[in-house]
Amino acid sequence: MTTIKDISKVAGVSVTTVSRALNGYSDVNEETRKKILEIAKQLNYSPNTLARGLVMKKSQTIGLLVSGMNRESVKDNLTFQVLCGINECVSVRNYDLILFNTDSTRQREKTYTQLCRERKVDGVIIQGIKLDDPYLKEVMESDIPCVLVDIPVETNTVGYVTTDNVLGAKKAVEHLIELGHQNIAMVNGSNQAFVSKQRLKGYEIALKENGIKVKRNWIVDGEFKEEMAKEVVLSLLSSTPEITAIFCASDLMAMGALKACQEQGLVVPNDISIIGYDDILLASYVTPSLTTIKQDMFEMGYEAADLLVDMLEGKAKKRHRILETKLVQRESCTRI
Amino acid sequence: MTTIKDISKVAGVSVTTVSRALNGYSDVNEETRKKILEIAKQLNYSPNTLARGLVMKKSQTIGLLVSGMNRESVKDNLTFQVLCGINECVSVRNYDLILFNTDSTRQREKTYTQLCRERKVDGVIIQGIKLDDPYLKEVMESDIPCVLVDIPVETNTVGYVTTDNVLGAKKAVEHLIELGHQNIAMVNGSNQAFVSKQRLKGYEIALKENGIKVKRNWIVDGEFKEEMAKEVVLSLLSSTPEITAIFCASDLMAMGALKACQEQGLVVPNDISIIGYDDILLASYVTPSLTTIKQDMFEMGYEAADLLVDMLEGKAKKRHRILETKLVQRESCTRI
DNA sequence: GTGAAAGCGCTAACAT
DNA sequence: ATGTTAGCGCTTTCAC
Repeated sequence: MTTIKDISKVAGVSVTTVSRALNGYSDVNEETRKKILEIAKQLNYSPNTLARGLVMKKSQTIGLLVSGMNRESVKDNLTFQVLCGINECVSVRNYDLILFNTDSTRQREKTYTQLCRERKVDGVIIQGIKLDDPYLKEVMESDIPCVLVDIPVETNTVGYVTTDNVLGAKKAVEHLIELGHQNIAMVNGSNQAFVSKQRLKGYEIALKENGIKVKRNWIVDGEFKEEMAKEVVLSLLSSTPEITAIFCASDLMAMGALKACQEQGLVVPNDISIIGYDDILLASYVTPSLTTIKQDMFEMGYEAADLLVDMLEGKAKKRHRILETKLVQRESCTRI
Repeated sequence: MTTIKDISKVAGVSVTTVSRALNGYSDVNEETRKKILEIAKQLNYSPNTLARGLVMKKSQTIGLLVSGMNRESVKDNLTFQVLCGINECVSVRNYDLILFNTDSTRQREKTYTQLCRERKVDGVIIQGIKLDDPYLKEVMESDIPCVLVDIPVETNTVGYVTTDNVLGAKKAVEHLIELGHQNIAMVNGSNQAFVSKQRLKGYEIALKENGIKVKRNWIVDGEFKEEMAKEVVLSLLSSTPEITAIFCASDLMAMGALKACQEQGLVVPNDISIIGYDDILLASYVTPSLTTIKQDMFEMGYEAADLLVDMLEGKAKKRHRILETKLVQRESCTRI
């Protein structure tokens, strides 16, 4: 393995000069620089990032803490899309990505801070974390620059990227109301998820603004799972047959709701309208295809990485970015 | 940041002893070890992996070279599944993962070997690479331990994980033959993809073994893309209306074929049978749902990582692993 | 414009 | 069982 020492020998200069030349410092003779660059190329030199990181105390590396990379999480590739976005941005801005695992059997063996310090990552992006996750507390207390996806925490070192979930949910419910619906139920996700709280808020606002009373027992929890959503919708349908539309806090749950309706012999959208959230890939493939609120997860990832690097480089004016959502009309909703 | 030096001071021993104690060497007094461990905990010590990597010349890190992490690759989450599998295994076996980007704008700025050497990765997993990719040649010439997903290259330092694609394709075509089909076309992927060559072989073998003649003009190329497959199937249908079944080398292309048939007013499977390959998530959601050859990409990733770590630790008996495929019968094929 | 020297945090001979 | 010492490859004062 070639080192700067090797280069310095061949070039007949000191390692200092080699280092400076290679790093583009100005105080080095153009002749010398040229020669050094030449030799480095010939010797097929690549810098040792470990050594550099050791002395500079930073590694040009961003840590990635992702939950939802297990065998079960195949159905919604939201996580993957976020990953792709991060990957794209990070490579443009010349960082590498190191993947920390959070949901294996070895989980929680190391704390968040340990993970980061050991690897000397410059910053971290966290995705798929719940509000009650112990990591979250650590994040807020630590001084490691960090960007959260879909959790609005802002401190001196922590920022976040999210969509306007209140507005998104509001759009969904307003769409149903415009179609003439008044009896609108909601299948929410986890009550420990930030987005759930927000979407519930949007649901309530939309109803109130339109003079419709919010009924507590029309709001059920599907844990963001297809099967669970199916269950709760089944019981919802039997207990409150007067509902004509359901707003689901995720497409996956909307698919569960779809199944529940079909099982009850209800035709969607003729008998009952269903609107989802996310616009996952499957949304356009299920029958009937799902009307939904689209969020661009690729962009979410991209912006998260972009914000973090901005923060690292002291270019971030504000430490949060809010992305837009969009109503996508398909077949699962109709005028009453 | 606490270092072993800090610990050594507090404990009143040398850094060597601290190092040895922390790394579980046997030649250290139990009393001393206990005290050191205690102090390390109190001081909230975490080791600096950069420093360790620098001296040990290895980093307990596995590099990941993935193509297909861009905005377009959202439809088949095969890549993601492989990633999840790798991630799972790697964390069990106590390595971290570093993600190298290969298809950004900055692509090819650095060579494969540079990427690896700079980061001092112990080994690499490569996924989604084509046979004519310049990286591949480099891999074979380099001495960095490497496992390839779906490319059968084996050297002293390179191994691979794949499925038996010949057998898989054979299963698919035999299934069609059993259903009474004789006029079976094939939509293949890229001729620079290893799996394509194999699947073509399986197709030909199945036909020959059943006394059916292989017709060159019944074999078309869809570039593994849905749109492209639709195009070529459209022209196939008009030029050779006698075909009763199509074997597609991927589910995505099978979906394209499906669309082509529908556009031509053909009912699948009544008028024509279609069988895919992969068993992607969408396969069970399109209408009609796709009969296909399932490969378990999560396992593929898991085994790739497992094999690599075995190689790194000198435990690998053989440097390749072949996984099984399975026929999944759904609605897109029927008896003639 | 260039070099000598120190040091980042750690491991590993080689003593003792 | 423990300490001394050197050194991994790099950057960075400080001096010339």
